[in-house]
Amino acid sequence: MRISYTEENYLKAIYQHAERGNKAVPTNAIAEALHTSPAAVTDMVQKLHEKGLVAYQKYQGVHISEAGKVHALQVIRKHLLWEVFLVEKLKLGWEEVHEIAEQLEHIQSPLLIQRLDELLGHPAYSPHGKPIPNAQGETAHKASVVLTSVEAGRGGIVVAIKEGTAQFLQYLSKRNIYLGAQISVIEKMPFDQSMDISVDRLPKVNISQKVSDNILIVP
Amino acid sequence: MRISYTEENYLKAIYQHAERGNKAVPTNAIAEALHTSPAAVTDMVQKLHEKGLVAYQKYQGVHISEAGKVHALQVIRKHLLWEVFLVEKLKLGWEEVHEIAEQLEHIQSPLLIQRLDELLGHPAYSPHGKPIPNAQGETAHKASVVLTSVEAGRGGIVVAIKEGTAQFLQYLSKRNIYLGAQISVIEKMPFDQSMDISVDRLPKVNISQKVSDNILIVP
DNA sequence: AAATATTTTTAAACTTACCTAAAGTGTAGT
DNA sequence: ACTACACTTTAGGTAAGTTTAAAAATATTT
Repeated sequence: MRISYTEENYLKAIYQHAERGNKAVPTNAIAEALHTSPAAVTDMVQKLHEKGLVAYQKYQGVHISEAGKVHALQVIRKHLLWEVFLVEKLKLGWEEVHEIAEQLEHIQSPLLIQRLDELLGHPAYSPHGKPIPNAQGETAHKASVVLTSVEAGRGGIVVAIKEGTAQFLQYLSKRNIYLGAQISVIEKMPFDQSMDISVDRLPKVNISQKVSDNILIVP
Repeated sequence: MRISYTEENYLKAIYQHAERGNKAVPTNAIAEALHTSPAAVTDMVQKLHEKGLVAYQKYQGVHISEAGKVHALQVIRKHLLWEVFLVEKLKLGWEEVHEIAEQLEHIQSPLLIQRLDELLGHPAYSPHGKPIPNAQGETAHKASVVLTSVEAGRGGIVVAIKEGTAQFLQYLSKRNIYLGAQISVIEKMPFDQSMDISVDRLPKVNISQKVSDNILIVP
């Protein structure tokens, strides 16, 4: 069964909406995500229902099917792998890559994606810290959180750095912070949102909110 | 002016047909190249004429305009750069890359292409030995020819190797043949189409037709 | 130069994906 | 239980790109 560029975008939007709160996805939510009209969404979800990619009943919203989920996850996988490529290999900025990946995610070639994955060393997280599903659509990895939101006494592993400027990366390396580093939050300073952290059990250092906002960890 | 995916394919087909023999391009030739019907071509070339991308008169075939040529060359540039990427970085086979590049050539992002070009070291030729237009659409480079077709006494610079198997590349390195090597054809053996050549003015070696068929040079 | 063959265009209609406007449905509040 | 109101669907229509079939123009053959 062939799934068009547009259908892929619908599946992705439906899957992503269903991710948080596994209720039925309302027509309007899809329309908003895709910047299209609710009427267009009704047309399309009926088509996707015919194809068995979603379950749809009038006025009851949409549920993604197993087949639909599998396909959506592959599109998401391609999107995230291309984002890693654009940042790591082409040195594009963290903010510039999303819309290019929106185009690249629709390129059809399983072999291409397999080789891209190898070239990048089978990355587990995108530059935005999102876990990348594997070729079977499994995301064994936990979702990442921004370091700023972590409570004192908790911690995790660094999986992504949002800002990729040379200055920031130098700053991080001075403080021994790198992808894979173990960070524990020791104390948070309420008045300026700075925090004391310990990296790899070394003596504590203080980092500003501007810094912790740009570090993503998994608990 | 926005030029659609489909329009780009028409422009490319028209440009490429016009390349050899700068006559008017017949409707049927375009239809055949794009695996579509002649009626669809008539519709589209009328639209492209409106947009000033081609010159078209009923029953008289199509001529590409300056503006059309500029756009076609950018699409071709993107296609060939992606082919280089697929072969050099993702180690895909020479034969596998064309149809993937057909999709990738439509990705819109000047910055992406600029960075890709840098990553690849500003390549002058595609893996198929086609000269790659620069960002201004200029192809300063001569078209390449297959070594088999070169006459005794003539020679040139190696710009592409068709077959990318490990065995073949090892064979070539044993005989000191590499991208950029200077090859002169000393003598051709008519009975088996093998040839004596000299690489970089070193003593002559004999290569079979199977080998010379896979080497492209520019005179 | 006429007759035939080929190429090209027109015409009508289909598909995909979208829109606006109008009508229908569901639900929350009284 | 009824009434608003928000949400959703239907209906009718547009645009891009395509198809088939028939008509028109050009080319080729005799």
